[in-house]
Amino acid sequence: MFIEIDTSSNEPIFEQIAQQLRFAIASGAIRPDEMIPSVREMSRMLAINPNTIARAYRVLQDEKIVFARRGMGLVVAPEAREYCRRSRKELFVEKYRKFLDEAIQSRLSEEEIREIVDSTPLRPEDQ
Amino acid sequence: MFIEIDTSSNEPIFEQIAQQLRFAIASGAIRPDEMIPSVREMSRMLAINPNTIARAYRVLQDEKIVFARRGMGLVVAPEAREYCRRSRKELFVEKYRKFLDEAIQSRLSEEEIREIVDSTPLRPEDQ
Amino acid sequence: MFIEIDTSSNEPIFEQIAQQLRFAIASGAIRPDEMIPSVREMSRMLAINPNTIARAYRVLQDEKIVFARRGMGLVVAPEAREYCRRSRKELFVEKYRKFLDEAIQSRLSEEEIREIVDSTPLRPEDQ
Amino acid sequence: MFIEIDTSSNEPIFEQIAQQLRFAIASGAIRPDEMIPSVREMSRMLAINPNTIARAYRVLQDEKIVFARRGMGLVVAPEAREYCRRSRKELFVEKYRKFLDEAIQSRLSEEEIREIVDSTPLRPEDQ
DNA sequence: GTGGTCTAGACCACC
DNA sequence: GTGGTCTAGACCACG
Repeated sequence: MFIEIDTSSNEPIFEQIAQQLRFAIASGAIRPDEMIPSVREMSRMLAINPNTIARAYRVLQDEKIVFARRGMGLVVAPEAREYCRRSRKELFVEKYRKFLDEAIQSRLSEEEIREIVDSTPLRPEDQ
Repeated sequence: MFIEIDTSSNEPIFEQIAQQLRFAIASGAIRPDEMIPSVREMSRMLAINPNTIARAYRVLQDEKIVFARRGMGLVVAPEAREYCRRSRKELFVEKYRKFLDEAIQSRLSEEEIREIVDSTPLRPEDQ
Repeated sequence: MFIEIDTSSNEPIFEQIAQQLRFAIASGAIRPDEMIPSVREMSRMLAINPNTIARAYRVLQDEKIVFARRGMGLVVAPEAREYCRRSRKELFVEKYRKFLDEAIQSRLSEEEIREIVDSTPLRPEDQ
Repeated sequence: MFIEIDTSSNEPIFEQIAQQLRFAIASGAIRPDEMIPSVREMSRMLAINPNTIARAYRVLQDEKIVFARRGMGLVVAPEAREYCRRSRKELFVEKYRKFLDEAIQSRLSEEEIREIVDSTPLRPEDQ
């Protein structure tokens, strides 16, 4: 599976799992109507307690990204891809907005902020 | 005082206080050799538990941004302004780097990321 | 067949099937001495696991609504229609009683409850 | 406390707790800006595992009925009362609608349904 | 003291 | 096999 957990991150494990599944759906790696790995399977794959997996899945169910088919497992909702794409976009717009707001609130000048943004390459290894 | 606390933010209160003091020093609003308000005073002003203020001050002391002058209270260190300016810059470089890394890890394309950055104005109200 | 299953409802599938058969008998759509579809047939028609169909049928057998006739399959019992009519009535009396009890327990006033009941038309599209 | 748990109900305990708190807020028994009992306190009062209480509280936080003040506890949101009143009303409108739909779908005649509704007193002990 | 996360293990109904 | 709930107990950061 394409999910990687950083157990020492501040980000809760259940949230990392939910987020990566959202991204996987947004990018088409998991498609609508497909099932996601069962709680127990995912638990084995990631070596994470099943309760934690279940909690991640509950979050996705609450967002209606995924729904339960009784006794069968969890299925990606038909509209989930569009929803995940949109919310991913919004998430990063919001993150960038927050970054700017904090920079302004820290009394960095506009020039200094522009310089930071302009001099940082998209990919870290680039110069 | 120019400090504003959001008691229901995820950012710890002591960290909000320390950060805003660092920024105030970086921008020159508080200058080297000036005193910062006493724990009690700050506690009253912000309506925040004195322990929390004390913890914020401890953090700043550990960073040698402020130091105790006997019988006087806490004073901003001579080199603090430069230090705060530099670390503020580094902080935001790092924040921006993290933003980009997360966007890439979410499988957003480079074009999409560029679009977000380019279409967001520095100041929220501008378009 | 006139049975419709919602595989992602909270109502167990076997219970949905049993209930709809009871109602079909109560209303005369299936009459005493008639056979109900075999497990396999029903399983194919509804695209539901045969075990689940079998369980629904077991429930109906336990209630003596239907009984096995050797080599023939399951047959609706002679007294089943009356029984289903009566229990259907009781079921809905009980459901309505439960609705009222919950509304009272939620501290809705009697006026508010009356208003809900009075302003809701029997058929959804009516106003 | 005015909360009562039926541990043998099908309704999950955490949902019973969340629901009764919503109702308590809707009816004004708990007011905006007040704190709700701490997880540990509620756990002691109801003799329910703290995790279960925490889950109930998490549900309410997700609905923004209640929010955390760091290190302090959970506070009822300012708009919560109106929100709870409205959603309580909607909940019971919907429950009644569902009752009617099921009754119709069971092929009860309109007369039979009306009779059930008309002959059932609001309070059980009344005749 | 507060809430939050995580693990471990039990038990349930359903398919 | 599936998900869901609950208990118990540990650990953490925050105030």
